[in-house]
Amino acid sequence: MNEEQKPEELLNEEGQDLDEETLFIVSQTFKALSDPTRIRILNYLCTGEHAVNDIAETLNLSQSSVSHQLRFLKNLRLVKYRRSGTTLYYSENDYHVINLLKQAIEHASHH
Amino acid sequence: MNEEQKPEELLNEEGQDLDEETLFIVSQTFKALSDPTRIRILNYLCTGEHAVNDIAETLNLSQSSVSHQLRFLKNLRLVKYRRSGTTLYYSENDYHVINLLKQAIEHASHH
DNA sequence: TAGTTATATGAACATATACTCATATTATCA
DNA sequence: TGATAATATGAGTATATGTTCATATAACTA
Repeated sequence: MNEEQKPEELLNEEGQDLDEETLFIVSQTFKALSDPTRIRILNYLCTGEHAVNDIAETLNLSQSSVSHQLRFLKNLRLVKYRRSGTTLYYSENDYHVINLLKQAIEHASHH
Repeated sequence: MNEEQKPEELLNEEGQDLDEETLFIVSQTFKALSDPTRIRILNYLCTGEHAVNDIAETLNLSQSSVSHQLRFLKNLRLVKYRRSGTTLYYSENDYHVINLLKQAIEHASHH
C-alpha cells in the first residue's frame, strides 16, 4: 500500500469529479444565490433588463446596496449591463445559473 | 394612485412569485451548497451512506468539522442518518437539492 | 460497572459578509 | 464650464460563518 497520500482530485463512482477549481466555481455560484437580496435582484432581472435605481425602488433597497450586489454578480458574470446615457441597464447573463434559481424557487414555493 | 405600499409578495411576469418564506427557503438551500466542505460531503454522500469518521478521513477533514456540518445539513433535512451501534451512517435526503448540486458540478467542470 | 469507540457539542477565534454613509465617478445638458 | 442625474466605490460596522480545541454524550463490550 502507498503511504497516506492526498490526491488533488477525488473521484467517486456516482458523484462527479471534484477538482479544486470546480469546487471553487460551484461554491461561488451557490454563494451568489445564497443571499436574499441577490436572489430578489436576479429574480427581478428575469423579467428583463432594469436600471439600478429601478431595481432599488422596486425591491425597496438602497442604491448603494444594489450597486454593491450588482458588482458582486457582475464579477461572477451572472449579470451584464448596457449603457444608455448615464443609465446602466442590467440583465441576466448566465442562463444556467438562472435555471438553477428558478428550479429552487419552483421547488421551495410548494412549502 | 395608491400611496407607496410594500406588498409582501412581489409578482413578476416571467419570474416566479417570491414571498418571504420562499425567499428564506431558497437562500438557506443555496447557503448549504455554498461551502466547499459541505459540497464535498454531499458529493461524497452521492456514492452511498457513510459514517462520520469515514467522511472525515476520506475528505481529510476533522471529525468535529464534519459533525458540525452534518448537523447543519440535517437541520435543513438535506441528509438523514441510520444508527448501527455507535456508528451513524449518513446519507442524502433531498433528491432535488442533490440534483441542483450535480447540475452545478456538471456545468462548472467544463471550465 | 469501567473502558472503549463513535459522534455531538459549546466556547473561542479569525475571517467573511452585507449593509449604511459619505463621497467619487461618469455622462448629459444648459 | 457648471450643474444635474445615475451609478460606483471605500471605509466603517455589526453580524454571520467555519474551524479548532476540549469535553460531553451515547452505545457497545469485557
